[in-house]
Amino acid sequence: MATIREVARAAGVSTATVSRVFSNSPLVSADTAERVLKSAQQLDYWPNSAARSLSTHRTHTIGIMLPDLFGEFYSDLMRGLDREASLHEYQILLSSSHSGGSDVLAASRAMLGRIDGLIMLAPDEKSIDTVERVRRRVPVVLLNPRQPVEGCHSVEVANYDGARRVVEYLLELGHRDLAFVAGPEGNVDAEERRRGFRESLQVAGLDPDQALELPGDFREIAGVEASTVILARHPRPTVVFAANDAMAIGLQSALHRAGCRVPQDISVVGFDNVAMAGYLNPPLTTVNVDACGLGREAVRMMLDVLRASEESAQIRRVIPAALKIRESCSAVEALRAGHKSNSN
Amino acid sequence: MATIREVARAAGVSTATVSRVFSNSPLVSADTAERVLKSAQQLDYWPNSAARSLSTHRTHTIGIMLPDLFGEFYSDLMRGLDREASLHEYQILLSSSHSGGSDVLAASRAMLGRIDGLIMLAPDEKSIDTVERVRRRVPVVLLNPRQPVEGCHSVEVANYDGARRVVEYLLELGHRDLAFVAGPEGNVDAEERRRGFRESLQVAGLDPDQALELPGDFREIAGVEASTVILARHPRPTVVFAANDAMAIGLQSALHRAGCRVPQDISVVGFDNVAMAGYLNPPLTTVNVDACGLGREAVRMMLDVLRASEESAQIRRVIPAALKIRESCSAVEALRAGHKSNSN
DNA sequence: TTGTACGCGTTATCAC
DNA sequence: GTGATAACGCGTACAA
Repeated sequence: MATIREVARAAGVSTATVSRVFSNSPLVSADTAERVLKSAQQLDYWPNSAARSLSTHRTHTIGIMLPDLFGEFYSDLMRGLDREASLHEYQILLSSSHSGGSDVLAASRAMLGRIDGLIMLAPDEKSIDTVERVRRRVPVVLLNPRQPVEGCHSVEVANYDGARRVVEYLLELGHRDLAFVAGPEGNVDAEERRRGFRESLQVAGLDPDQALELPGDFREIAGVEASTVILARHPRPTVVFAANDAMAIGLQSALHRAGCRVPQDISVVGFDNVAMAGYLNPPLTTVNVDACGLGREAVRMMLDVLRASEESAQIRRVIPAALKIRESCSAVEALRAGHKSNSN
Repeated sequence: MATIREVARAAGVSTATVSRVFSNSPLVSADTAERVLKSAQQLDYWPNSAARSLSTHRTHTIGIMLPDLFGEFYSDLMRGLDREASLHEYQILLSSSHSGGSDVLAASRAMLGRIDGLIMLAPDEKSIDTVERVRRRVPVVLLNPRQPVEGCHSVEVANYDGARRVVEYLLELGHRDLAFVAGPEGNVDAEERRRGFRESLQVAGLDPDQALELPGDFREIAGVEASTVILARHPRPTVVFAANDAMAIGLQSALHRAGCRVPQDISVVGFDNVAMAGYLNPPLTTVNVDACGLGREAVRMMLDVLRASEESAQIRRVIPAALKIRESCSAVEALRAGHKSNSN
């Protein structure tokens, strides 16, 4: 409520001096500083950040733009972004839940003048020109971009690699008849994981089109639904690779209910390594995705850009995705033996 | 980059007119509007929000201040806040991961001038005077406050009620020897749930101090650790009430590993009803906490306050917490029978 | 070391 | 309908 002028008058100094005090400028004597601080406290004064940033062209705020995500990936990502930002005393202006397209443009325009840079997740094709427009005003860091954008740095999760590692592992275990539960269409992570799945089969001399591929949306229920198809299938696939852990969990639960044992009767793999994955029964073999690290890196990259005086070359950083082997997959021979004793 | 002045010059009008066009004022003729819009597009102009809010005293932004939370509660809460905010075209200025105390004061000061109102979670005692200070400048809505604060509305989860319902249900099932895995100290939700647990026992004529109470921190591993104590205990409690689902999950997993069946040998209850709770083995009986609804209500309340011309009476809204009965609890007689046949 | 005065980009109040 | 111009609250050359 009180402005810098009132404080200045109360302390018997100029507004410039008050401003200096609140910017920790060394160009002010100790006792004037004290006097100013005292008046400020009495008036319950604190600088208005909006006015400040209008004048300095600095907001100390990073804009974050996300699509509508659910579950642990979202919270881990946000935690990474948030922690690193507040560690450096930056604030976060968040705009998620947008559906892409003109939405994104409007939202980023509303951020204009209120952010120093923008971190953005998964622009679909339509969002790309929005990105390029935003990029003319503030630096942009892309998360898991579908394709590189001129002048934007990016941080990515090695979805494709992770999926390839899963399939290689399964092939080593002797599996040849794999099923895949896909993620939502249009989702980059989902598509990259699917691509990894298919190309690994191809490389191994198997026909990806022969593999059973079920639709999914990254939610538990999709795994449940997939289970009925899988159980009905003859011959039954020896392993199911779910494009994320949530679906793997739904799947495992449904298989268990149907009396189908994991991994004795069928193997299951997930993707993400959510906190609960290790506590399932059996503990889930999956791919570790460091969503928190993804966010952290994005913020670091942004801060580097903001600190840098000149524009640096486009940087692309990849967060590795390592296989996390637990107990939900068995070798196919063990599985066959299990089948026999089961159908006995 | 281009300012309102440049657009005005290019279009041959005054800045006032440009401003009117971008505020959708009816006081401007169709063809001047068109001319302005064309010039704006050519110059790639868009109003600077910081300058705008300096002048209007409106930011169209809600500040959100959270402690360092983990897991699904956080992501659900954020989703609720975010969705409702963007539904009304409000942005969110987020500052979480703070540890309380002077931190909170600094963070809220940094928001000053950039938010229309502040939604804040779980101020500890120390944060209270910060809240009261912020409250003089912008409206404040409290989430799960430890105690009401003069002039602040609040939205709360019925933690206490939920815990009481759990215990009442367990008593009905015949349980008399209950164990409790607590949440982190200083956490309001944790404390309210614990209070509900203890008072329910008291009301039923049981001594709360006789009940086994184990420490926890809301993470899966705490449930695992609790399991060893519980399994070693003689006589063994017939049911374990974990203060949240994550710990219940760790607990159930560890019990299973130890060869202890749920609910035949021991019953388990959680709190939160996370997405996975229904897919556990056995599906977890828990309390449904609508974190998303909590966030939604908080934003609605804030928007109401912002729309209202006068200050309304202090409103306190409670989000109910309903028991969600699944399969992880059995009647104590069944349990005894199970024990016998087990130790046979 | 301190003060004066202008600029940051916009809206709001008048007058025309 | 439209245009000057004074706020809005602060930072910062420049002068003193």
